[in-house]
Amino acid sequence: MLIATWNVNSIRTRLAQVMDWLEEVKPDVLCLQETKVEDALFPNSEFEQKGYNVCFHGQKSYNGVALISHHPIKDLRVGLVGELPHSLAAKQLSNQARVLSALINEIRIVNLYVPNGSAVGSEKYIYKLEWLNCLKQYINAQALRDEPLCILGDFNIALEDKDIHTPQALSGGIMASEDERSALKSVLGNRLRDAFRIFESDTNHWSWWNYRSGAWNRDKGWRIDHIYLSEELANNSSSCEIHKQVRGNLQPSDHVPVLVDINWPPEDDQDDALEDLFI
DNA sequence: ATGTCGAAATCGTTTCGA
Repeated sequence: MLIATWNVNSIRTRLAQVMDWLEEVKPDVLCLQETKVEDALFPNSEFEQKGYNVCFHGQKSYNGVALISHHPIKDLRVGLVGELPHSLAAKQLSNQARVLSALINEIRIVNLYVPNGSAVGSEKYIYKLEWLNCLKQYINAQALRDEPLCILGDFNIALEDKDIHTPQALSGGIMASEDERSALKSVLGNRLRDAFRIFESDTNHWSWWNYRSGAWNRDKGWRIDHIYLSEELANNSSSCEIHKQVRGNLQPSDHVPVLVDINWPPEDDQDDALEDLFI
């Protein structure tokens, strides 16, 4: 089962590129962030004509998340509300469209657009840390459901120095501060594994290149788009790839897709199902 | 040179967010 995440920086501007990529890669599930469109204007029919199910949660101009899936999308949950105690849900922060979760092929998929945070110490930075604290409680509540868990999206955090092109200059700044890193580690606990790091431990693998300063031409990137898997999914994953070439498109997003391949349901289960047929 | 994008309002240039 192929599951992908892609911050497209406007689904309407990027639609043709997304359709081309879907046609080429044929993922089972694609999670989008920064769709930047209110729900009434989401181009869902383009996807539906190609046989995909589509769910979206957006707002005008900013943020916005969507699920594109060949499998049925079940038990959709919008925002962090629904897993949080009411007081925290109310605090969960001015109705920004950043979270969409669903049960797809028996996997709980949580699609996230984590706040950017602007600058360390700013109002938006405080918001980011509070939001991550809400997310931690959401994930803790989710974990009690005992579903295989895949949490993915634009985290706007480089967990380690090797996830940044120039750590000596950037470590400690926005997306690489100790507070952000410990907040994300606290969300993950010891239950969730970074799918990319199961297969690759080296630096120089990026998922985002700033539009400014010729970052792409100089390959000055960050790895801030992640896929986290609970144990049974991690144990059955066979690859995790960053589709770097997409950043070379005309009018690209500043982010590229990240894709995990999971043997799911596991072979054992399939064998059991097969045996059942012949009993 | 925080050097570029994308969306929206202030509509054709500026602002905000990233």
